[in-house]
Amino acid sequence: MEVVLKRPAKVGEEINSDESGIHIEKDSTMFLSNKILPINDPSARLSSSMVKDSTSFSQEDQLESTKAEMVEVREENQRLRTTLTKIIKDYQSLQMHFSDIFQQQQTKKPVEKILTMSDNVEENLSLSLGTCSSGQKKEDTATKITAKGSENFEEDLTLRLDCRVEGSSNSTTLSEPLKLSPDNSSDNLKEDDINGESWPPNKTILKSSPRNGDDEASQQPQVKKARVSVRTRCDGPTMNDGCQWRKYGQKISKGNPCPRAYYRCTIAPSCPVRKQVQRCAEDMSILITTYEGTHNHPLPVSATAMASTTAAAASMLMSGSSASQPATPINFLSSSSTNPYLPNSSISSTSAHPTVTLDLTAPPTMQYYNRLSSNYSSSSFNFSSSSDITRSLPTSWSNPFFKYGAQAQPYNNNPVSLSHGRQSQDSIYHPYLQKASISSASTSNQHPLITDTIAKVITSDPKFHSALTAAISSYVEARGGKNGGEGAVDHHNGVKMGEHLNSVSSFSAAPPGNGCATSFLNRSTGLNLNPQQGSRVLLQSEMGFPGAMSASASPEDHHNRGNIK
DNA sequence: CGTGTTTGACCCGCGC
DNA sequence: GCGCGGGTCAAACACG
Repeated sequence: MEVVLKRPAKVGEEINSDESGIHIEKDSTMFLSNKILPINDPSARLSSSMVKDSTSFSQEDQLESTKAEMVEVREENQRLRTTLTKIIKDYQSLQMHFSDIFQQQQTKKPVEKILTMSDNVEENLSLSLGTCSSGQKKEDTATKITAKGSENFEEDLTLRLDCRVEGSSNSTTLSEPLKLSPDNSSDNLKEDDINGESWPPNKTILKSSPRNGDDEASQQPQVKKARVSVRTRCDGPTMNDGCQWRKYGQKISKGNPCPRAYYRCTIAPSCPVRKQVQRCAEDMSILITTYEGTHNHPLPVSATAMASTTAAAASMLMSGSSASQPATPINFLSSSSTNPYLPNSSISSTSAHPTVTLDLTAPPTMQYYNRLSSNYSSSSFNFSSSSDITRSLPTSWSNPFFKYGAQAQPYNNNPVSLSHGRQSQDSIYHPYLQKASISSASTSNQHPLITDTIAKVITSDPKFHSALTAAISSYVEARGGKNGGEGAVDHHNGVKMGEHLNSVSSFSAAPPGNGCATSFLNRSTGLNLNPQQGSRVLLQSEMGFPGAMSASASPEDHHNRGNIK
């Protein structure tokens, strides 16, 4: 039996506190329970009909209990804020660190060298970034801890993948622009020329160049298209990278029984980006997705990670940060070298195009994590990879080890993650959600030890639950609690928290059978997260992600309907 | 009926 | 010049 007590607020007394994130109107009444906190909506006014049945406890006891709970909530909220502040600081320091690295790297590489290398590049870089477990399609997972100051987060937490070519007539940003305005279109074209990522591919370039002798392209060395190939373990026909693709062709390529599918980006009619999808002949579970070109339009939130990744990899390739030699390790980030570090990396020279291969099928070594840990030991917010590339990866592509909280507890796959499949680019949360993702939607079947260990850590730490609860509570409250019944969280038993977690862990954009992220969250937290529940709708409307939870509109999800040629 | 996929034909570069 | 293979086009088709 639930015992509730009505306690009219005293005049001039305000139970709520900003810290706790729970607001109670002074003239309202609130029911409290010593068992279950029924404050679904802090501002809700409950019927007083039940009060007459509630006489078991004295008002004083309830008042004390209430105060204690408020203090608890306040403390938890304070802890979260402290953690958030630390996260932001760490992020900024990392950002500065990466910026320095890029500057050092570019300073050491004269433009002439870059152009020469671009002229002759026949490189196929193989980078191993982490793991995408079988049967798991990537989904963007990100975290938003509090809505307060989110606009600042957008600015502060936008990872910069910019890599500028010094000395060039146009200081050219090599990274793929995440936010493009029409004003940038001309610049983007130049950028494409420089990067060799323009589309139509060299066929068109070669054709048009003679006609336009004064073209910038004709004055530049023949630059081969930079391609970024991503190898992932994926059972689906393609991996969901957040972009919208239209299949325009399919071919049987030599030496591979599996047909190669050709897609073009359909977000913008004029978008030159193409991708090829093909299964690995040696291992059918491996899906090889090759991206080519640069988007000339704003990207959906869920697509920016891939765009950033491919652009960063392509820019790295085109800037000649790698040597043209086979099986050469590539350092994407290293504190001890000018090159960043990525494990299990190699270079081969087999592709007709300069191709960066991001191999997400091989797990990074523990030494790699240890190395990162040592590199950023001062940080309590560690990503699995310190490189922009891997950090910008959709979290399901990598295996971030996230150290969360003052205790630096490795809260991998922190469920305080707001996953989003397709999201509007105008979402104010997008950069933060995108870049500050602390959740790994993917767990690797190849890392049972790692993930299980992390899961144990997570589930065994009650502070994690309370922190998560407070975060959600804070967020929901910050959003105004407009939706009655969704605005409160039970800090004690997690009744409501489960619902919110269902929301925040909804991977509705993922095609059926791709609930890898959710499954891991379930596993990690011991909470039952059902991505199919409708609570995600709340997130869609509340988070300002129109379309974020729409069913997978990716044509690739059902592009295998027909016969294979 | 609009949108996306399929698939044969076509184009082009490259090697011989 | 010819054949091969990669890449693209576009009409036909399928689906919602």
